[in-house]
Amino acid sequence: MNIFPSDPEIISAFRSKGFRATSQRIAIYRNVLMSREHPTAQRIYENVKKTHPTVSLATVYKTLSVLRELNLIQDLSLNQGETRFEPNLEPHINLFCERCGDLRDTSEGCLKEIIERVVKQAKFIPARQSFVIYGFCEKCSKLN
Amino acid sequence: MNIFPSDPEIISAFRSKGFRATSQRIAIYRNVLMSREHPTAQRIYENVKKTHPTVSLATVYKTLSVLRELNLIQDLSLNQGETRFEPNLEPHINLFCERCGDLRDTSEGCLKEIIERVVKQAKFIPARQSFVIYGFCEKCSKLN
DNA sequence: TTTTTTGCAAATTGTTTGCATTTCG
DNA sequence: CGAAATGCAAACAATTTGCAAAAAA
Repeated sequence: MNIFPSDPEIISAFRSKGFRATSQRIAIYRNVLMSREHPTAQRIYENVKKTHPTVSLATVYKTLSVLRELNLIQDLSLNQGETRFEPNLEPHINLFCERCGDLRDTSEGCLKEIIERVVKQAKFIPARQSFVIYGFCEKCSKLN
Repeated sequence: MNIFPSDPEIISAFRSKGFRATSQRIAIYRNVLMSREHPTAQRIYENVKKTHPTVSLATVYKTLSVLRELNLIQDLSLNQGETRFEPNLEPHINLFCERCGDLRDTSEGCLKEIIERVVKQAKFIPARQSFVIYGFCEKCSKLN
């Protein structure tokens, strides 16, 4: 399910809607794609800086906004002020550990049907969704 | 399902964990309970000010934090910087209209089972969850 | 009367904006 | 070359904090 797009594919994704494919943008998108940790903007900034030392946090935010507009990523606002970014737009459940901050995807087959049923009944036009379970991950629940 | 607690019940809820039951706190909790709109902190502040003209936004935030600690409410961080508060802690789906801001609860029977299955498999200890579908409500989807 | 809470203002955090300079196409 | 994006710094918005005065138990 996660076959990473090649550079040319990323470049045409940007250009398809009139955005330029700068090396910063490619690096930022690639970083969100490859990190399974659902990074924050700050974290993406730190990671990208390793290869693009002059990149600014403002560019990271602007690029994340472009990627959202292109429907390539979505953001998850977790209670606690943390915003995390993920490239997985399919209905799925995220498990968020409130102790260590780990945020993990789970695959869950029947969410799609539930969503369809609910929006149909409410005559709601869905664009995307987020399902987060807060608690403690296996590791952290063993401590203490 | 939504039988509102009486004042004495609210008062003992606060006192049960050593918090004082001030009139501001009661008014704030009552406001979250009665608003079906899932208000923001700012909105709660405006509402409560009608009966408690001297209340401050800081007190609203502090009280919301106490209520969360008492497990009487939870907050929903919607992408977009908006934080909304709701007293419904049961697993359910929220429909958020990105045009008018309407946020509505839906009842959905089988969420509980899905959550149980997922957390069991991941050995995750769940505390609470949020499931939000973003899109356009019936009214707004008809405009334009 | 003791301890907690309030309400004000200042501080903090995450994010956005304006603009001159640089880069892409 | 011309339009769009970068990177800096300043601006913003939502939330939190510190503390003297007020209220609850």
